[in-house]
Amino acid sequence: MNAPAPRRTRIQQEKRELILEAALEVFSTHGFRGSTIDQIAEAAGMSKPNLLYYFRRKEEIHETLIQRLLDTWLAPLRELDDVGDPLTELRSYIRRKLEMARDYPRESRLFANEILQGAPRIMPLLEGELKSLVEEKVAIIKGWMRAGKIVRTDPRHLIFSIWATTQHYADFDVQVRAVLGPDLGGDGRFEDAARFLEQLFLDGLKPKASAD
Amino acid sequence: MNAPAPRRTRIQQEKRELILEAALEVFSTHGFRGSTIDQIAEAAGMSKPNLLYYFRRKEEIHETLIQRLLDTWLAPLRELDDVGDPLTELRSYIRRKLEMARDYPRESRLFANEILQGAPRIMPLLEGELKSLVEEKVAIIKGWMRAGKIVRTDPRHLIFSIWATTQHYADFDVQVRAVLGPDLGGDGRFEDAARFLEQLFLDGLKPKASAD
DNA sequence: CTAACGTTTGTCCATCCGGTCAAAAATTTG
DNA sequence: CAAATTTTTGACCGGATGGACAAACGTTAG
Repeated sequence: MNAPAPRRTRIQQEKRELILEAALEVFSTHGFRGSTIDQIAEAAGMSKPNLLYYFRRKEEIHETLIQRLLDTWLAPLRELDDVGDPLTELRSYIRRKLEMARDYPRESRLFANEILQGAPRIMPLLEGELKSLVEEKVAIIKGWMRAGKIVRTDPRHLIFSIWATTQHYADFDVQVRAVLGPDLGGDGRFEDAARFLEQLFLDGLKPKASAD
Repeated sequence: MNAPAPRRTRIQQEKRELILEAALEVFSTHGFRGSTIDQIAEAAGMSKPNLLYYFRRKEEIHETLIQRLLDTWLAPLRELDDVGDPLTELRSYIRRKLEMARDYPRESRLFANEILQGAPRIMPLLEGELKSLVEEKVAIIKGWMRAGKIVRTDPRHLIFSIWATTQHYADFDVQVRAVLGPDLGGDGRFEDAARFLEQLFLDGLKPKASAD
């Protein structure tokens, strides 16, 4: 499917990496159109023509970035399987997704930017790879429901809600920090979020009629 | 705080409205920098200089749009009060937010774009008006928890999770529809989402030890 | 009708931006 | 070292874009 990776010198490897790192920073905060090659070049500490020596077009950088992103992005969902206890399994999925939001917020925002604008570059992937991956996991979740291990509900919207709540802490980070303020908005906010989400997804808000 | 609204002729009112409508469409899908005045002008059915007669700068359109947005955007949260039953109150808040995602997806995306890019234009508002509104509602929610009406949990993250899950259906609509496919991705998806979210927030995923 | 005022448009400009190119500088190879 | 190859840069180009402006057009009031 893909053309064979062209041979590259050591310098090319390193510089391309440097550029991608810089581009991730820039693209994730300004979007594709909002970012300029000059910005990226400056962030990577090189001149524009020099950057264009390593990537011939602005789009080429973006595409490379998106392609890489998707592999790591879907890894947590791929790992979801039905070997362990369903609730434990879901809990770790939520935790892994939240860790990704904490550790790779730029990737999350890059992805969010892409989707927000109608996913012009990755639509086929959403309808193909992503959809079938989701269907695969939906089957697992349905199994858990049939076995009475988790409540019967809509498995697809369950997945959406996990995506939404976890990615929120990357994509809307500014808002989260603004609302939490300096006291609560520090590094501890991800642990608070993890505790909350675990409780929400496991028990919901309704108080137990009989104490646990 | 604001300058008095300048007097405007009937034509000015109408044309400005037309421009804002067109600009909402364009800005919400391409972001601020990704949108051109020409695009907006064409969508509004007028020439660029004509548009600039009504709004002197591109930013002026965007600011006006954002200002309006915020009023309607926060309305559902403002309405949250402790007159009724807490769970009912939360349920209608979720429902109202989901309806907004369904009926005003462009506003949601405009807001998301702004936050994603670091909220350069509305930071003060987030730290001021939004934060204090949230604090006010946090107090109410804490009251409910003390009264044992809802489970004890983090009220701020509870609010975040409602924002995240509902806005997801506007901001990530393309992805949602791609994953659901043509069968499930039709107009019914919002009702499915409403049902799911209600169940999630009320009962969570853990199956009841004793049947209801 | 006409003066005054509001609206619309064609034209133009300066800047930005993606991308090219040839030549210089650095590095590798023999 | 010297030739070959790779990397870097300054200068440049063409098109897009935000915005200015004056002239034309339309409308309304006297």
